[in-house]
Amino acid sequence: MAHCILKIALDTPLNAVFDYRWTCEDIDRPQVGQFALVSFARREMMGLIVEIADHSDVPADKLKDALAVRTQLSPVSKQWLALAGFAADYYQRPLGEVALPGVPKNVRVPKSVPLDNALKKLAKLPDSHDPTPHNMPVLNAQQQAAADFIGQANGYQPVLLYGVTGSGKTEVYLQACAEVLAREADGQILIMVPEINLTPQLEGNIRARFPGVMLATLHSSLSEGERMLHWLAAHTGRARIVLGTRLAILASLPHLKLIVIDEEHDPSYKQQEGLRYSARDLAVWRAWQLKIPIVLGSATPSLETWHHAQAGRYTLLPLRERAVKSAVLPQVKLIDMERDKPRDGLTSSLVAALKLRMERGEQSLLFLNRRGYSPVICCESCGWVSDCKRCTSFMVLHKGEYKLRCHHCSLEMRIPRHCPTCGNIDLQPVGRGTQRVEEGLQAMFPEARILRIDADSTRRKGSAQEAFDTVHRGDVDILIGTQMVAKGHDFKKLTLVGIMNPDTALFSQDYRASERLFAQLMQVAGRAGRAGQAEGGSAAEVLIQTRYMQHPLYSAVVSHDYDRFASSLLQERQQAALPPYLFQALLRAEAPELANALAFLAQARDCVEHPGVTINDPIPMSMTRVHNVDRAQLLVESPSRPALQAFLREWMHVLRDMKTRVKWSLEVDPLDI
DNA sequence: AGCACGCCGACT
DNA sequence: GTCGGCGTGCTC
Repeated sequence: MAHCILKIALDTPLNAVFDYRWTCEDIDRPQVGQFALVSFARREMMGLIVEIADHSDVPADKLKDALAVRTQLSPVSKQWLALAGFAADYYQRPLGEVALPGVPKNVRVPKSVPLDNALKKLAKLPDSHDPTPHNMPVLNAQQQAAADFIGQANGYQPVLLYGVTGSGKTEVYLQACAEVLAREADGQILIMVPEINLTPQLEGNIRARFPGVMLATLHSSLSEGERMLHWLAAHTGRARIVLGTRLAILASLPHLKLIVIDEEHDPSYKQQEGLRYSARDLAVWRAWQLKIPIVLGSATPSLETWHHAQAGRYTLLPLRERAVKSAVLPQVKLIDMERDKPRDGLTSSLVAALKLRMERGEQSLLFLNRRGYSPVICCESCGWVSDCKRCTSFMVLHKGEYKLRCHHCSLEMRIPRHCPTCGNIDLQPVGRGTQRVEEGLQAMFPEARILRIDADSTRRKGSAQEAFDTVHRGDVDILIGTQMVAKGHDFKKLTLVGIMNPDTALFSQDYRASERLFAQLMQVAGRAGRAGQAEGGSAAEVLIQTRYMQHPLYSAVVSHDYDRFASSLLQERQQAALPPYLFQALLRAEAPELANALAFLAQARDCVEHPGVTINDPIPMSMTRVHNVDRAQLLVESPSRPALQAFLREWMHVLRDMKTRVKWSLEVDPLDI
């Protein structure tokens, strides 16, 4: 018996791979890319073999034997390891922290029984390999040309599929999928969506279109058993189509031939904790690495993607014809809140429009991106406001539960009967959330069936689906909702969308706010009347309440002109030297005392040379305190991505060795600054 | 990150 | 006399 050294990546913050001894015949050595169980710091962990060597530099008395190798699983591919390696390097995280968390928990447990059982179960599933699409609709010329371009693309080919809601992007994806499935004997396709729960119909559409191939879904609300089975289906190549959320970008897909990213501009492709990766960016890298086409679909592309398309790095395929002939674009109108003063948050024009829909038996949607009753309450005699004791924020009034709640740390308290500082019993709600609008509407329209959909009204599992079903059945006259209602669902009987208070985003500190607002307005506008006039309904109308009638963002929304708006935003970004013309990274620090966090950042700023890179001053985050912890940040910028990357590599090296009690983390390409 | 070791305050 | 606070150090 000979022995070899397995170099193993483990899910630990330590930036290293670890050596273990393994004894076996030379012919049945484990393979790079297989999983191995090891004892690490007195506990058992599953690791990934990233290299096999004949000897180790680690002193022999420290070396341990690996406990087991999962030989029943084929290794992940070299390309997959390279993807994990790239992500680890780019986002400055240990390889194990990138490679292992996506692997199902039941693959990572010490016992191999769950894995063996799942493999057996997968083997028993019926084997069908018929990629023939069923019920393929006839596409219009533009759709067909786009689908053919993607389906027949050779090598790395990034495509921006640009078309408004109703232009038939989904059909283009499915047609392109059909072409790839037919051409590539065991080719796999990855389709990514922002949130799978909000697009249940897409999964159904894919299954109905391709009944002869296996589809696996990957998203965070799978049970452990499902996650295991679906992950294995992808890893073994059995699943020909994988439909998933951002975490699916790290799935093992040995025969990947096409990637589709629907709604590519959606912020949920960015992970906002832990390894803060952009699934969209990693997908583009993965397509480049594998030399395969990738489709980025959107009605309102991110400026990054738009910029690439303008520069010719991505092929722009616009869908300008309406796929459903009867579906007309909704008519967007602005309501001047300076002239038509709102009562209970609603202008008389909006109220009249609601009334008209009630009379016609049609549905209306009111969009307000703020849940709760009112965002704050205050005392009119002494000026007391309901701020959170643990955060730099207000406690939100939730009237139904008779509580004040902080939306950042979840602290709750009963609504005070009188002012805590002066005793005044007249505490006033300030501002308006969905609950308050619901209350006002019910008083205004006592007969109306009003339904509120937000994170509070749908906390129970399955209740969101129930609520949406109620709307689809037509048992609701007025729907009021937060951004939860903006995505995915087509409401056939809905002919009015009212946007209550979009102006706050116009003058935000965040330079991405207007880009996001535009996308959100287009998206929520798209909820209305997609079946359109052919069914005897009236044209859908979108009413936006604003105090800034002249704002170019609103003129662009009214004329459905994203092209011009995006181009002018890009010009501003270029002049102001902002992304995508500049690359950024953010060092965050948190500590019980703000001064400590700031001091750490100041030290970090001065500890290395930084040619070609600008390091700004440490500043407290705009919401400084959350849950009794103060947070500050340091922004690092460079017009050159390689220069920034080189700097970060060296910087992190120094920072990791720096002794500090401050908790810190790095984010590359941050979205919120 | 865990997890253990280790040395000082309030309880049965 | 012990339980347990979290400071410090280590993980092939």
